[in-house]
Amino acid sequence: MGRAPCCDKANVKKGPWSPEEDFKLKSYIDQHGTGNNWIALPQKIGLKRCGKSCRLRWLNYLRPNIKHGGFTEEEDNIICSLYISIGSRWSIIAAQLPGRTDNDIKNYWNTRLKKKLLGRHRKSSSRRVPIPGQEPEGEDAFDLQNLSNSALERLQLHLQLQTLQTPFSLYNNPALLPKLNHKMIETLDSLNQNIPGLNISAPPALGQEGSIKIPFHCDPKSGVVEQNPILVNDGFSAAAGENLQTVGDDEFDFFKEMGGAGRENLGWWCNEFEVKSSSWDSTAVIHQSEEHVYGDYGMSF
DNA sequence: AAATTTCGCAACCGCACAAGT
DNA sequence: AACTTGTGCGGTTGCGAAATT
Repeated sequence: MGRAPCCDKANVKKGPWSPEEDFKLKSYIDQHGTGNNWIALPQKIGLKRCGKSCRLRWLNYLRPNIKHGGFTEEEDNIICSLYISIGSRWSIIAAQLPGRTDNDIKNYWNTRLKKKLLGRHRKSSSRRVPIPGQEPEGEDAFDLQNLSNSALERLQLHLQLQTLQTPFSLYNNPALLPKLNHKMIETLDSLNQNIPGLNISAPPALGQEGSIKIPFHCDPKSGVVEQNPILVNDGFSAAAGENLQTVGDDEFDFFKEMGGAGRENLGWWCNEFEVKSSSWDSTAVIHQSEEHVYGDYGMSF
């Protein structure tokens, strides 16, 4: 037996909010506040809505200073950086973007930014409903099952961004590699060896001059985001050892997640990972930064 | 011009967690 | 300690609009 529903589903209105409902909710909260009880609030106002629905409506649309659409390049960069660093923790990401809601950022990421970043061109709708007895096979099957695999997606993005940003590769110079790249390369080698037909290129340099500089550091556990205090004027001197912080395996949940990746998950990755087709016009903005900073997965160097 | 497909966004659902009892 | 209840979050869905055939 599951928990009781939060409201009487039969007597609750669903779907889009009318201007009258918006007005009722907004004027009540403006006058009385939420009262710290969303469940009771709709009854007080006389709205036939679930309390959760009221909360969502208020947080995403009615509260003051909400921005919709018109994401800037800077916001794109922040979202991308944080997504790669901490994954789909939209509330944390939204907290760094005043006026933006987690729902808005989530939608923006899923519908536009991800495609912009990965340069992925879908052959068909991800929302196509499989006809019984005609389930998709091969590439389509991987695709449908694994679009939401956050860990793989983040690794893909990471590789993609690195590829965009540097003409060199640290793969041939392990002495310069931070721990992240060792693990990444080990994983790639292992995957290439164990999966017939798979041949994923090693990632290019992290921290090299010209490589992407993510200006934020996020503690994977606490979600605290702050500007990285360690400035890197050129990637070589920093990567050579000084200021290199390592993270324990238990802190590094990204590859822990990767450890659970199965054959089918990799299908999405290797089939759609096309370095040559990559395009992200936000890169120029990153290049413009004079403060070359790199922070990723709670690691700074 | 009509039909079909794809896209974008608002909203819902269910789970996890925290606080209260 | 166990249970209940409210809140917050991320994933997913439904549907209208736009684009394509």
